[in-house]
Amino acid sequence: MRNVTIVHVAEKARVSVKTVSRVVNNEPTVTPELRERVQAAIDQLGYAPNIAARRLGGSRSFLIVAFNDRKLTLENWRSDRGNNWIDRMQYGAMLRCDVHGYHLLCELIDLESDQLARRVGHVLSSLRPDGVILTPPNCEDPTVLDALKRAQVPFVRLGSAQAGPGARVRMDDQAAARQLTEHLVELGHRRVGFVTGSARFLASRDREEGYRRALAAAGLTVDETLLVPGDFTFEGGVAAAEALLARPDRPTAILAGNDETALAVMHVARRLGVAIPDDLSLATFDDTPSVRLSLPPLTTIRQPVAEMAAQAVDLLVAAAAKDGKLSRVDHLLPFELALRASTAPPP
Amino acid sequence: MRNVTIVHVAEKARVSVKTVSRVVNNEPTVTPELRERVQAAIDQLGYAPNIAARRLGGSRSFLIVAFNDRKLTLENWRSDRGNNWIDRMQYGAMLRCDVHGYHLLCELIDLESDQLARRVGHVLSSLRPDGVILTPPNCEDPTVLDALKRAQVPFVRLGSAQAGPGARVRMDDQAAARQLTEHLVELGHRRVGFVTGSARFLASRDREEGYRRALAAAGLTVDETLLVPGDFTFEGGVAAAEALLARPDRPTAILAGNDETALAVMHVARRLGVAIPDDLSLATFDDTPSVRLSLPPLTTIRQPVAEMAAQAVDLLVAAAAKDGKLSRVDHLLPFELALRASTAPPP
DNA sequence: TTATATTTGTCCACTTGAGGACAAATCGAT
DNA sequence: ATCGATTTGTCCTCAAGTGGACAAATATAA
Repeated sequence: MRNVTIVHVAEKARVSVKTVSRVVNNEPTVTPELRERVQAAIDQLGYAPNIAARRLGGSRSFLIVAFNDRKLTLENWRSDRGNNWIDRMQYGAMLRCDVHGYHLLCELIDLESDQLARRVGHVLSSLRPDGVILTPPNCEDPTVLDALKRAQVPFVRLGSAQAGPGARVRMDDQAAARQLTEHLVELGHRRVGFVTGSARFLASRDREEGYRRALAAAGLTVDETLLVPGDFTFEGGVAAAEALLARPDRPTAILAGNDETALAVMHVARRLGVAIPDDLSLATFDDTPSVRLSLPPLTTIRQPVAEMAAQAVDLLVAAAAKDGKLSRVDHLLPFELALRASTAPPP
Repeated sequence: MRNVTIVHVAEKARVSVKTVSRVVNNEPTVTPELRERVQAAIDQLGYAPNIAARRLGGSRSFLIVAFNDRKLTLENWRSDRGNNWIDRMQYGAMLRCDVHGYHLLCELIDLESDQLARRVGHVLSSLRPDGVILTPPNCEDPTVLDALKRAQVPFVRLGSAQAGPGARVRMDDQAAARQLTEHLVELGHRRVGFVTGSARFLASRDREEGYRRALAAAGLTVDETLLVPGDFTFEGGVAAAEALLARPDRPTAILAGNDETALAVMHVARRLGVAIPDDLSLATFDDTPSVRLSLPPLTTIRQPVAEMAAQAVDLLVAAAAKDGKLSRVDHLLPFELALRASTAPPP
């Protein structure tokens, strides 16, 4: 099959190449009849503009690159601990790219490689994408961010709790924690413990603030001794859970900083003979497969990762269509509360 | 930062553009000294050839497209039943693409869409990739295969048990079944049941053949009544398991056609009070997360998906480097036997 | 009818490399 | 020094579009 080019379309529709280009690029100065005629020719020939030529001649490449972390990608299917972040991001981004006539290129990078800057630079320089999407933990890596700035390519950081360059799309951690806490309060819990996340992550502070506000809104005073610092690891979670559950006045519900922490709490609870949810309600953040499959499955907050990626694509495409400049926005998206068997009224 | 082009490199290395091109494309007629000088200039400038220009002028695009099934992708992270095929494929393909200086583009397609042929055609026509990778179930879809043939793009079908056009890379199902069966025989089992897979899939036949050969090799005669047809569904597995486990001379071990079937066998065994692995050993194929997390975790065959994808990339790149023609090969790859707690000596 | 606005076409430059033909330079061996 | 082989350079075309300037054609309004 010979390659169908814009010239063939022009001949078939009996218009100039320029007009076909105008139709393809949705320029407004084309009458509906002509547009229709050209579109018909395009459809009949199955024409799709060559992206390489478009990139070379024009100012857009119709490509978006997503940089994913190599290790995380591997863990995603090797262990059961992955939270499917990357899959969900990709899914959302791909669907949206499709709508815009864009294509998504996924590239793995290794944050620990000494070739990191070079690798990122090469990818950008050879593909010249219209935009880049960064997933955690890449979105906070200074080397990566620096390479992107140098290449002057617009980028969106997904799910990053840190302020910084580029646009940002994430969920509202504070509101999530608040809603989770409210759920427990509504069930009748009055003593709600909180194994906080690592203080290094800003999201942890947001979550703590949400927890406090929910209690305050319910007219409950915050018992500071029920706030135990965790660090997102299983070990940290175990220590924190022991501190909370060994008390004679132990809480009737616990909020865990993340799923890993929650699994640690479950572990300790089982050891101490504390039944979930009969003796203790447990809620957490992230919704990894592990907490869907655990016994009981855990009530948790699900991040709208696919939706976040879709918005990122929209932002980048809009910027490319305009002047290639991406305004420094910070989108907050609503999350989803997954109610499962781990939360119930207090004993 | 100005775009670095081949001209800049040529100037810096004080050679002609042609020579830089020769170095970049690894042509043999360049002396080592000169090659080194050019490479130094490339490194210092951080030059990477513009892929669009390369595509337009030359005969290669340095792009490989992977068509994944939309539904499967979604299920992969929505439910826990996904077998991570797509993730593993992508990981293996990406790493290999990186080595060859290629880039991987993942595209979702919907086999049930009436726009399927058009969509595939558009992607191929606008990207003009050097090759395509198909994952199940796309690799057996006639519409997709037809569109690929029309575009005359080389493609590799991964994990397809069906003969057909294009190259094929898969695992040896027969050897896998054989090894799984041998494992059970070595544990001392003499009565090994087999809930076969759906007869519509050639892989099922291969697996059955492997099972027979293993028994024959061990000097055991095959009891045909221990071969019960399954259909890869949970319901089919339940019926088959009931047939096998209700017998007074029930087998001491069961081979399940796939993980879904295995979970069904577990379900029935638990209901009947048959303990695994004490009363019954259970082994299966696919290694989905579900069977890693089940109680007990199941002995299973893990397909070398990442490795398969890597080989697919190698094949496509080699074809592109040569004449763009892909020989119709059929690679069989070794699999991995994951021994877990579900198999033990007979009671 | 003329003036004005809008749509469409013409023409050309430009993008960044590949690839081929062939000349020029360099090298080594006789 | 001469021949032949190898390496490097010159020069040109080509890929398939975009984008801009501007002219021509057409439609609309005064």
